[in-house]
Amino acid sequence: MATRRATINDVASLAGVSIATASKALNGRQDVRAATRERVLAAAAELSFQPNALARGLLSGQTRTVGLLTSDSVGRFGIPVLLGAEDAFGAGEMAVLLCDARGDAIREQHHLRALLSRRVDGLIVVGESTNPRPSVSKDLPVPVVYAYGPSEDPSDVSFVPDDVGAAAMAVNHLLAMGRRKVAHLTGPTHYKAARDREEGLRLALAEAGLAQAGQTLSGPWSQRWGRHAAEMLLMAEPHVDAVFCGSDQIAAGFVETARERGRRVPDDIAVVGYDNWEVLSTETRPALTTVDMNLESLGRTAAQHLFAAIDGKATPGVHKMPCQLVIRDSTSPPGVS
Amino acid sequence: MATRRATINDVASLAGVSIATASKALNGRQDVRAATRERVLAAAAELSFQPNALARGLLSGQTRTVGLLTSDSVGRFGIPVLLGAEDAFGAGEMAVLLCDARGDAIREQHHLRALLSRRVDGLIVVGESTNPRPSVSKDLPVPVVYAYGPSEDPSDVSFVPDDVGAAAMAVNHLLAMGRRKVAHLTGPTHYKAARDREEGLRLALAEAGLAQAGQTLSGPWSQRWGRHAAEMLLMAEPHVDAVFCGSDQIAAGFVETARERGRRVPDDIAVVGYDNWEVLSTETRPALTTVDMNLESLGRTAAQHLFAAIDGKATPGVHKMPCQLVIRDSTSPPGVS
DNA sequence: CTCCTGGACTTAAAGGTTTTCGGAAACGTA
DNA sequence: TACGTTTCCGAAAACCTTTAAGTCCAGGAG
Repeated sequence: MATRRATINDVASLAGVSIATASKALNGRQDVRAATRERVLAAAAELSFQPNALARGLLSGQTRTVGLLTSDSVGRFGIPVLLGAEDAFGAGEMAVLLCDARGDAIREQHHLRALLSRRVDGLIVVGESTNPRPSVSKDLPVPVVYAYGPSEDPSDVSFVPDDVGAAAMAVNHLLAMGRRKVAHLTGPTHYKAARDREEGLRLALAEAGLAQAGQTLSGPWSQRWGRHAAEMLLMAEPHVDAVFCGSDQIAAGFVETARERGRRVPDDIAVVGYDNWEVLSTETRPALTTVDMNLESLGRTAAQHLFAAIDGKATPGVHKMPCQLVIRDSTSPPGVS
Repeated sequence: MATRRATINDVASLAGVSIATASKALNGRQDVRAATRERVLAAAAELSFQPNALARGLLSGQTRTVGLLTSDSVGRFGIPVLLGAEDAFGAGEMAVLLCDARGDAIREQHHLRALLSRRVDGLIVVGESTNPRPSVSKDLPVPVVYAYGPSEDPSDVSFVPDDVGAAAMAVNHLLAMGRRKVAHLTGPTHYKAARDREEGLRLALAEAGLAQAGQTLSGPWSQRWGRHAAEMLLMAEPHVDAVFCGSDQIAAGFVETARERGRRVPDDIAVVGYDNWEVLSTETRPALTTVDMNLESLGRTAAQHLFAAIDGKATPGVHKMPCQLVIRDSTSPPGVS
């Protein structure tokens, strides 16, 4: 713990060669006799030599490090994206510098400067919601990729879940199960996610030539709101046979209240949630059919794209990543799933 | 994006001074005339100069960067610890290199080497459970602090939640509410957390001269097990008036089944959970009284301790961090909370 | 006038690594 | 012997910043 770390100089002296030769031997380059290479490698092992990445980066201009800037990692959605990205980078021998701006713009600027000063090779910005956010990439000397929350600037590179397509897929599944009166409970309309999911519902119903059962009910993304909305919906539209919910929390609340009101799920009413938050979706009774946004995969893809952008060229624009419908008991008769 | 980044050399030329003077001006040191300093600062702003942290680190031997090594960040417990640590470091102008070993020992070694090669000033190791884990700090040239999951080596520095104390606090709360027949449902006994919490229960009951109601029931940390255990408990010990659960998931399952069996919570049976996982603890009906391990604060404390260890001296040993009892409706009569 | 002091600035070294280029030795050919 | 080629190795520059040491000059004291 106290001893100075070994440098390539120490290795070279111990092996009895120059530092140039030591470097070549350690990096597996030509122009070194096999016996000499062996001696150098032995010396390096003896001293447990670790090349100094700072010196290397200073010379090459590449740090093999990327910055991960999150606006609000407390949120449930940023974490899986972050893990996916970390996974992709780890596999590529890259290191990840994590910064959490906590939703504060000046803290974000501060972190940005710190990352640039550390000469990161690239940057991933993870949003807290799918609402577009101000671009950070004006005149930055490194490529930037946005994940989950896209940049407002369409010439930036962004990866977002395909909420519209996923919602349409969920509703089509309900229609395929023979349902015809589909209602919609969702979150606040100032969330683009809520608007997109409603849009997907609208498209799917229009294609099938059906009308929505009642009005879309918007409220907080909470189980409590799901229960409350259930009361309102069952009162206003007693004959509804399917409900598409904008989140698993809302769906869990709906299922609970529907059961208390004597409606059987899925026999009387089929329910689809959103997010596949497993503590809710697998523990409600019946377990929820729900949309999984594949966030970890989204993070991985964003990271891989950042690789590409660092090497050569990026493909700008907003890339919509496909989601996946996880079918459980809340839409299929028990025993079928 | 394409232009080479400005160095202090460029700043110096533009300001018409030597690089030494530029350096002194930028770092606010003495021996620079006010007018000269102003000229240098203007030049730096003009070129949007950012000092190269690599060169600085190479010279000073301090990178102002720490490694955060997590065994399994998918887990629910690592995340808050990580966030707390990131928070503390961010405030101190430190940067955090995030590595996720995904429970794989050789991947952990790999990350460890990468971090050392990047010359981190210190290391935080975040465990996936409170079970002691193999030490990583044998002959490491930097200080290491373990958070959540302690090191097996007692001469290392570890920060863990005080599960024994918290469990005793929870049980004392039940006793203070007049309960006398306290049962215990918890997770698998190969988790130290489960054993510690049972130990806390035992101590509190012994101090009050009471016997536990029935045997401790161990099973998975799941809501499903909570429901199943509830059936068993209510059959075996019909007169139980309080249940201390080893997790909120188990508590949520218990509450659900107890209500279906016609027991009122908290009137007939008071319930305490563990973890304060809000999606469960605030959404069960009634909302759960539960133990909050203050994980974010634990992470922050670990980070601050790492600071201290980097500067001067560390205080080795396992530090037990206090938890907090969050009192909600499941232990107090409705309307009181 | 000389000497000293201190302020303002510059020179040069150091930190660890990679890479380019040149040098030396060994060997084969004329 | 003279010369060209191959193989292996070393010297030195470069990356960017900080800092110790040195230079130069003006002004004050004697």
